[in-house]
Amino acid sequence: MSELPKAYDPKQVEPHWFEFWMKNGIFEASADPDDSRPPYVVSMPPPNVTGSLHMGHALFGTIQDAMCRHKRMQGHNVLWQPGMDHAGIATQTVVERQLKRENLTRHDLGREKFVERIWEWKKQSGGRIVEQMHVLGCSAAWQRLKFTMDPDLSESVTEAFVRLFEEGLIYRDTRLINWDSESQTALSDLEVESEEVNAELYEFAYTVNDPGGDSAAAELVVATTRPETMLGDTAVAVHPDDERYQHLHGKTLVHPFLDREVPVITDDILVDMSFGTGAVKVTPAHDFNDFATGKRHQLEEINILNLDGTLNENAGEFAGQTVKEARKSVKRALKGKGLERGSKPHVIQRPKSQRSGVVVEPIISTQWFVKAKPLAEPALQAVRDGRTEILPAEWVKTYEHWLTNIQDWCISRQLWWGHRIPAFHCGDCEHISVTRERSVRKCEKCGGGAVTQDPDVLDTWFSSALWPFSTLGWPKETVELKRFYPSDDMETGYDILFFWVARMMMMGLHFMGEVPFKRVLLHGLIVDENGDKMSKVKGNTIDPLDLVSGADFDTVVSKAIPGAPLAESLKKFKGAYPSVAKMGEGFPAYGADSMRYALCSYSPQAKRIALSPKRIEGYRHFCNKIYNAVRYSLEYLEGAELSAEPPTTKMLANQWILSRFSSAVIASSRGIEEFRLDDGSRALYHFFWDELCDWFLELTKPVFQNGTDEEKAETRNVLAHVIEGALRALHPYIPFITEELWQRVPRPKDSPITIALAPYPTAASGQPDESAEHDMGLVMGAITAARTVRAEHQVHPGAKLQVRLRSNDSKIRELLTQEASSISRLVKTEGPPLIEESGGERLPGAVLSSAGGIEILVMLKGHVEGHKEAERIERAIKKAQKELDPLNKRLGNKKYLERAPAEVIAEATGQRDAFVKKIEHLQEGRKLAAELGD
RNA sequence: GGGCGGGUAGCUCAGCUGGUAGAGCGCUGGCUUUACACGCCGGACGUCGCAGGUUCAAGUCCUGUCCCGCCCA
Repeated sequence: MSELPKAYDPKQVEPHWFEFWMKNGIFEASADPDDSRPPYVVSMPPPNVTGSLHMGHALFGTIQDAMCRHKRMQGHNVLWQPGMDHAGIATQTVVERQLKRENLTRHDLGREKFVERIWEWKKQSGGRIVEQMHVLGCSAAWQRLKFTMDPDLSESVTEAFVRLFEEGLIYRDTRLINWDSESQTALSDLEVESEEVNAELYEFAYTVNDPGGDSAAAELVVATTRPETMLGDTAVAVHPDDERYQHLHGKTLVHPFLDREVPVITDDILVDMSFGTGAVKVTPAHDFNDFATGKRHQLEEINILNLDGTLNENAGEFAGQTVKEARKSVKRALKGKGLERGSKPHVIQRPKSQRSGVVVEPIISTQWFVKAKPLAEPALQAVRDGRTEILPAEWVKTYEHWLTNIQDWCISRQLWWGHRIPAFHCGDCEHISVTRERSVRKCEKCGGGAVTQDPDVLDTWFSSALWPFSTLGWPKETVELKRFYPSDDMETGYDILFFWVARMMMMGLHFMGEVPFKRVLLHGLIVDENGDKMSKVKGNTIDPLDLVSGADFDTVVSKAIPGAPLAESLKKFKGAYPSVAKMGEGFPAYGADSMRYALCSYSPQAKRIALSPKRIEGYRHFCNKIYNAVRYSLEYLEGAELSAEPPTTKMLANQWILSRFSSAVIASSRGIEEFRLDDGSRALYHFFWDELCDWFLELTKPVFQNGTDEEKAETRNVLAHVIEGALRALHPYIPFITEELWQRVPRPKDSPITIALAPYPTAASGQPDESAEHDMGLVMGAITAARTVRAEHQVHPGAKLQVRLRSNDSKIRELLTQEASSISRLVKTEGPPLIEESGGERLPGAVLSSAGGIEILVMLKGHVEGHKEAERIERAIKKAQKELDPLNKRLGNKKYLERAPAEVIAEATGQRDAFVKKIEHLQEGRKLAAELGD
């Protein structure tokens, strides 16, 4: 009857719905003042304009979409603000690489032309990621898409900079900073990663000027992991209490290569007597600890590096060499002079640029800084007093620790792509004016005309920090700003808690006087099945779109490691995903829904999300299950009457499923609201599959086939109600398949054109009913017990058997009588089961089982041998006894009976009685087994 | 060195304010039972890292300890 194909194919369904939603504008937030719906606002973390979709995007896209769809269905005016980040260094690098292929550098083009070129690139291939997010079904307000370099957002950046400068919170200073010699720019502390490497601790000697008579005192041996920095040494420090070096206090040393004396100083902060030789060379211009030491002792700071990472003229004969080369040649030269004193292996933390990967060199340079402490304080306070809540809560400590120990933020970058710093330098009087004006002709101080704009641009994260309000039009007082600030939830990966979240908190509080969001929700990092972070180096990246649309492994792997031999890459890839190893030629098209459900199913407190394609496959099966459940239902739903309220019911199965539906919906909503989408999705999965499909749908079959008209009508209405409601409940997680099916099933009269705007089910969409759940539990228990007997005796599933059910409780007998046709159907009985009082006649050839106080007799004569049944009984008794023993032990404990709460004792007592009864029944079964014969 | 998180079924993980362990996958027995083999009906599998302690009762609280990961110095 149904024209639907037998198996669900996401490819046939997913592509066209997104267009439908967009066309009908259902994702757009309303700024209309007459719209009284409460707003719900989430700012999407803006992906890099250079990026293409990776699993991290898929993860936040899914989570945030589920939250937004849920709220939209609950009647909120949802603004999910999408955007893109200009990603300073990353983008500049991409275009520079293109130029390189044309044998050009950005300097050949000049700044203006180069920036133009980047815009051109952006127009053509930037932001592909936005379309990719459509494939996932992300219901953001795409009409409001923002880019950090848009004119209005650039204005926000200038405004923020000028205000902070005027307030003394932005300043310019010359100090030691982190220098990326590849990208040729300063970096903030956060952009420097340290990696552990095996290096050497190299020792060499400085000779002492005028040592006096003692020849052993003629030299001072220092240890270092960076020998080349000795060219910038301006002191050697020893501990003031160090006995070994008392005689050297106040002396100077001879620099072996440069015409300079190096003083011996004493410093108990820098020097650890037990480390190395206890003497530390001090290079104030190239080491953070040494820099501080230099300040304490007024040491000269000698810069030995050019900005491109080569040594400058201060390095004397070594000038022009790279750091790497200089390290070798300095060592060689020291050896030549007989000053080398040995080396041993040493593990060091080497600073590395997060962007270019090169070793970061500390150098002294003039840069712009944000004074962090005054901004951090309110951000700390807001979390402490609960105006912003961080989930999972264990991140609060990390947040506090960072903000408490925060350093000033270096925000200037020596790049061409980004927001240019609104500062103008006067060539005549050196005055710097910071202004909102785009250009300045005359110096505001001396009136001179030699004014040039600061060449530097701002750290990308500076503009991102303004995101929750810059996207709404700030500093203009727009309707949007009033309506949608502060936002509700900020959902992102924990790895940018400092980079982004904390800075948004600081800026939001500072400029808006209010927290930028009420909750911070942090998810984990997606890793491979071995727990390794996804990276091109490891070759374990997966393009989410390959999971959605399917891809052969050659394609998958060529993306994971571009340019490498396929066989080798494939080996790496399969090593990273053992479950994939058996998957044949590639990924089938799982569909966006399946991937989304899988991504929702991971707990947010897991720091690592070990993505397994196998798991996605499991959820594709779930989608197929949903599809087929609807396919089945459609045959019987014609003429169903639906409304928001559940139908009135007399039949147990109907009451039961409505009750279960209530619980499932409550759990789903709570899960989404509490940032436990794993709980929410699991509840619905379990409801739909284990309860709705495995039991309820099966129970509708006998009704639709043999029920009275009245029974059929009631069952039809309940089925229609629950199916339609379940689709709505599932929609936030799996938008495509639910829309597709929802459009086919009967719906309440005044339903909207899309499920995305239909109301999310509530507890009242079902009908909580404890008594129905209890009764149904008894019936299900009896059915399962009977089925177990059949299966254990390997009775053919098609064979019909006589069954008797016995109970001393007249109410239970009544229940069983009432449900006889259900039981008959699900157990496959021959005729209806006979319902009797316990202790009736012994039935030769019957097997006895027990559940919930009901004795279940299954007539097996002719189907089974007696010794098999005897074995089964012994197994069952043993198992029951194993459960009974600890209960007996507990209930025999006087103290337990005295101190445990009454309901706990009652429960235990109940359990014990049930097991005792069960064992009695089983023992009775022994006798019956004997009569089965062999 | 400091901080945080984790060690639960073969694998990946869930388990809230203590009441005596769950899911998916995998494994396994039987099934073309007219929605679904992307399926159905059954089954097996854990002394919850280790050692103490608190408690009538401890994956759950406390202390110590060993491993693993991440972050910050």
